[in-house]
Amino acid sequence: MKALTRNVQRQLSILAQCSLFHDINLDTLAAIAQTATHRRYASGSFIFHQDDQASAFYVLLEGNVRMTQLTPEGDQVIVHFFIPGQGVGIIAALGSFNYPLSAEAIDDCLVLVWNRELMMQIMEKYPRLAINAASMLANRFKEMQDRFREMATERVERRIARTLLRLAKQVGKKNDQGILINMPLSRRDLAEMTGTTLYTVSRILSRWEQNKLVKTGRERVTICSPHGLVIIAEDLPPSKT
Amino acid sequence: MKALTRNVQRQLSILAQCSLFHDINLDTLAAIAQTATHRRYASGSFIFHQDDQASAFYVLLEGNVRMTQLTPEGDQVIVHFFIPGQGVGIIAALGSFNYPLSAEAIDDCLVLVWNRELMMQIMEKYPRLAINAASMLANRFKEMQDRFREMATERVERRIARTLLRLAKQVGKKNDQGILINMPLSRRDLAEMTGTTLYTVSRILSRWEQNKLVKTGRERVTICSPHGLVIIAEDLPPSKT
DNA sequence: CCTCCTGTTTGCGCTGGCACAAAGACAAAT
DNA sequence: ATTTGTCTTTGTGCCAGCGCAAACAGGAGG
Repeated sequence: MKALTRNVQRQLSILAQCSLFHDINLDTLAAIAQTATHRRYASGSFIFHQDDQASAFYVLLEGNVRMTQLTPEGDQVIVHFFIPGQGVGIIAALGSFNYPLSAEAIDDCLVLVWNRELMMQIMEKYPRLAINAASMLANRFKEMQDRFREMATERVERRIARTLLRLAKQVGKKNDQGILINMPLSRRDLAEMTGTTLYTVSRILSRWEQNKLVKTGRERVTICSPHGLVIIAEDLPPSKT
Repeated sequence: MKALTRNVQRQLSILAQCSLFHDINLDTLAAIAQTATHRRYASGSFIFHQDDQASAFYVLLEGNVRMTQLTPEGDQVIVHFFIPGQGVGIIAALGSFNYPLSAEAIDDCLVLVWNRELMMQIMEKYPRLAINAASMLANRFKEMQDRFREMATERVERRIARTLLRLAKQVGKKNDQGILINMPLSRRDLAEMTGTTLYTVSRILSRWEQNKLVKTGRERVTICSPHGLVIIAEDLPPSKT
């Protein structure tokens, strides 16, 4: 029983950090959390599939989730990575359309789940929550817009550099080599994130490896010179060192 | 006085159709509307500029607004067109960051303006409004995501076809020639919407004009064969007619 | 009427990045 | 140890679309 309580406390502290629950007092938060159910997803399993009806509202507590979208032609695009504390599927739930993409657990994940209607009622009761949801959405919207602009105006190499830097910020882990991007990340994944082909990604990473900017392995990337990548990402003149 | 009242009534009816105020009863709506101020913008003037602090919340009553974003390198991207009834700048206001883009009146426009803090208070009082804002945002997010995927996977010709069809749905006006896109729309505008160059747009439109799919003039496009464009946009096999 | 300004067309050369193919490398399974 | 499957690298050919330049067109304003 003690252990359970400690667990609950830990979860509450994660939730409190989650921007969805920003400025919501702990008692209210605990009440809201009690209305949710827990669910675990094994690595590789899907939380929901593209075109499913959006009927639930998820908050990720542990693990990483990848959002992918499949086009009618069969091309896949990776739209977003989630880390703990973020809300998954809230856009479709709020917009009340079917999920436009699939959410896949790339680690073992623990999530909190609310039924969609239930969450709507909670929001009516605690407007702060709705405002927070809107402002989370606004932030993700801005990020999406930036990526759109990148895609429209920048060449592949810069987009890959930017993507790696973004990932490093999210899930980077320092070690003696540099910053390891701490998740399985194949050339194909990178290609699907940046709108290019795995061939081009492979070539560019090889070139970077020769220039000592990165170290790569099977589904692993370590950034050795973040500064060098920033120079590419921002298209600065190469320094003379 | 009578005239004014009629005006107010007309505005209320526009607001009532606006999805931000969906499911809000008329009395409440009138109360909310009273807290706003009106403002007019002449064609070509800016409602706000990129990097301004987001301090207001706009709803467009009349006219069209174009959102543009300027990259550090000086490339311009057109992100969105607004038509009456839509909320302008609400994303930055909700996310409480500076406007990431500029909003330009391309006609003479009439807008309602709320101060940001005021709107936050109103939302605390009428949670339905916050939920609506979130769900509007969700819808625009989905649209942005679709455009992102297009940009990542589709070639220029399809993107232009899609963009024209989208515009036709928003501001299309039937006439004897076909569907006129009823706003000034240069080749450069189309290029900045689809992430290509005005040269490529010009070439593709010329080809389409030869094939009787469209009629073009200076800053004008009329779609003569929507079906033909759909075939290009969806990459269907060309019909044998 | 001419002039200026902005938008449009078109030719031409060039190249970034795609497509396909083939082979090597590593991990897990048997 | 071998197989099998996935991930990665690399070579080659090729073309969609870019960049530039030059000419043309139509509207606004003198």
